[in-house]
Amino acid sequence: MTSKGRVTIREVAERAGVSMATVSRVLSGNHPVPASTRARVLRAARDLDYVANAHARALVGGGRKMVAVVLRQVTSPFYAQVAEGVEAEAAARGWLCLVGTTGGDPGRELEFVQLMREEGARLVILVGGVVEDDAYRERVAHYAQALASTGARLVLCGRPAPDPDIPALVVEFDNEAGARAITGHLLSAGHRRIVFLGGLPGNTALDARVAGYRAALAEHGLGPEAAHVVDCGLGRAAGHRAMTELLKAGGVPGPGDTATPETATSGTGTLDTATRDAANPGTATPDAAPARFTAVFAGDDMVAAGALRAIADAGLRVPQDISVVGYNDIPLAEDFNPPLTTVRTPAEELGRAAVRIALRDPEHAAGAHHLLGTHIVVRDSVQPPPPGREDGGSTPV
Amino acid sequence: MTSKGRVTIREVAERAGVSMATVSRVLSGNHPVPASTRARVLRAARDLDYVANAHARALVGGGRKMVAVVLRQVTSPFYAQVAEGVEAEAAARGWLCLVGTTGGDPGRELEFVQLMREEGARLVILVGGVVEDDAYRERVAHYAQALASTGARLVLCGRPAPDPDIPALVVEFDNEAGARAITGHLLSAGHRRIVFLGGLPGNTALDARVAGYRAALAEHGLGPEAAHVVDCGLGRAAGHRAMTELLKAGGVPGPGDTATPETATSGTGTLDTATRDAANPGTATPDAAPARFTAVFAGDDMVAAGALRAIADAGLRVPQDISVVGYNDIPLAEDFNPPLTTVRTPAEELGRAAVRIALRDPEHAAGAHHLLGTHIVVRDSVQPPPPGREDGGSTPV
DNA sequence: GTGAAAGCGCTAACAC
DNA sequence: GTGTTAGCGCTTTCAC
Repeated sequence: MTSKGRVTIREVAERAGVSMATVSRVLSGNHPVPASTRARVLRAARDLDYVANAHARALVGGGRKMVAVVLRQVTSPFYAQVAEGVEAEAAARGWLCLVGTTGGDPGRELEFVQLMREEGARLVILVGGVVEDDAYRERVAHYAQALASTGARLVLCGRPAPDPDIPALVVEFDNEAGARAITGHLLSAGHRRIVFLGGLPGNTALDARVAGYRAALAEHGLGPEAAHVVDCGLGRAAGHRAMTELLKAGGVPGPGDTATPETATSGTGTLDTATRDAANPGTATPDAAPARFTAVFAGDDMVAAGALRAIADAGLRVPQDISVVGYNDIPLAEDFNPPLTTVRTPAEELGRAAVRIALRDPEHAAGAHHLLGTHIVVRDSVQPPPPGREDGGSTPV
Repeated sequence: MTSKGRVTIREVAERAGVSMATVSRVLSGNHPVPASTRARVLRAARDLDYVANAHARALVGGGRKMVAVVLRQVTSPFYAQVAEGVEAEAAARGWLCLVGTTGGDPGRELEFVQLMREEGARLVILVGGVVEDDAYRERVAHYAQALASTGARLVLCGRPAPDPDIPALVVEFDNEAGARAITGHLLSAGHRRIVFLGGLPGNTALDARVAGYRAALAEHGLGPEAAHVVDCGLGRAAGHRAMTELLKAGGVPGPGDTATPETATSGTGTLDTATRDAANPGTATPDAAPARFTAVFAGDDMVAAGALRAIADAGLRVPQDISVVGYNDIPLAEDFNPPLTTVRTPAEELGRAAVRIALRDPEHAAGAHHLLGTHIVVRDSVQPPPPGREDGGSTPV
């Protein structure tokens, strides 16, 4: 208290009139100690407001069990839920949970993983889709190997293992199945012209959703030219921007074709989105008005939020004029206008599962791949397409 | 690599053919070392994939600068933003940020603060309103004193300091001013019967908002009987439940009084909300139908989300039949139906400010009290009350 | 410029 | 039962 710096075990020992070893034994509680001495020591510790030095403890072996979660950002509702799941499961087991954010920068990710190695984290959980290039594979292989060499484990949530032999556990949602199901929902409602908004070429999660979307289209007997994916990336702003451009380009007619698209000024502004058409992939032609569409499949709920706003701004109604679905079922998706039909990915469970599986049987876990199921939640943003537009009016505007 | 456990400085020294001290000097970079040896050491470290042991380093003095944020939960958009602000500001200064959640349990809060003391956090930031009772005051006084005794600092975000002499910095929003402003906005639109939904007696943040609400009412010449606060607490579910009960109790008539309230069944179900009426405080009478109201001031945006849904479920429209405002302006508030008029509390800035101020001048900061401003953001959930109901139709239904 | 040695606070053998 | 002692991996005087 009065002394400078932290109270140490030595001071407690002096006050209690015992040796440091005895104090340690009492505090750890792993060694039989007579009640009388025990009480004296505890009393002294409390009087001095003693707290153990976690670093000294860690140094000598009994370090705190710590799990680190690495996210792009905490303000994303989806990521926040995953983090909460990890936190909850870790706390339940008496582990400490550390959250790090990267803002999507691989450099910061690497830095953080390094940090966690220094801090002695036993479990490092990397969350979120990524573009899977050689740099990524190399980076992750290094993490896994480095972590494994000191007995720590790596788990990949929603991103692929670079190599099945790498000592990493992967836990993710079946994005393709979820996307196929929700696309099927749209198709069953009668929609034939559905655009996928929010592609991010190379990103494994989005690519899987696009694949599911394409598969559903094919299952319903539609040719590959029926697919339209707008690679605008994720986020509310991206969704809003891309949807606005799409509407401006005449992608969808207003009620009774009242929404006249500006013919000459299409492609105005800084349009960093590209329309990937299955018929001619690679030739991104943002200026070419896509065929009319009656429904939008947003890459995630935030994109859907932006799209919804853009549609409303254009004077169109959802779902009467155009149907919209999202992905993830974030907590506020039911408060959108209209309440959003989307696919529920149990994010918190993803986080819980990650730590549960990794901690269950460490040895067996390495290299394992767990797929979590998803399901559609139907709300009010889907309706059959307006009469006369079932086929989307495939003639250009 | 091949050896068991972590690579230590000793192995690097051996490989580089120098002493441990030299390796340390090169790695710390605080001591002049010839380029040649330097290179050899660096090379050896890289070859071995050496990472320093943060605990050993911390033990000897040069511990990593670490800030800990303690929140109720990360999935709350508001708290997530605060955390992001703290994280960002900390990262910018090379500090490590650790996020802990308590679920609102004081026990877990105490546990976590203890943990942070053990880990040697230099800055502990407690976020969010609390009920300010003696237990709270004692607890926080202890945190502050304990942290201060080892040179660490405590900052309180959105909660009061138990005592001006306690070595804690407090940074918060001016809740009363914000509430007064938004209530004034409602009053200016012509509303006279406004209910405050989401009181939480004892909670400092909510109490301040209620105070602001009352002050605005008084400023507009309304007597204290004009205030109606429903103490349902925060959260979407609470808002939904309380609003549903309010509507059922005949608090607001439908368009042309079409919404017939169930007269006999009012007060059904488990109603843990209590209506605090300024005229007779303390006598919570949930069964007594409050006077009709034309507007709702929700304690925060999540409560507003629940209220909005309840209103829609009752077949009423916002803002035509009833106006609603929220608090905090969470990222998705503009996607509500209708887009929500609310008061913007720059949450991320709160987090940033907390670390910035605490780190700026440590000595001067202790005991300081910083108030951050807020402002109204007007969207579409407010409109003058329906004709003929400007005074709320003070006769009971 | 570089090495040897003394701890940081704690736990875990080993004594007694 | 309890005290003594030897480190855990690192930084940092203090010599050379």
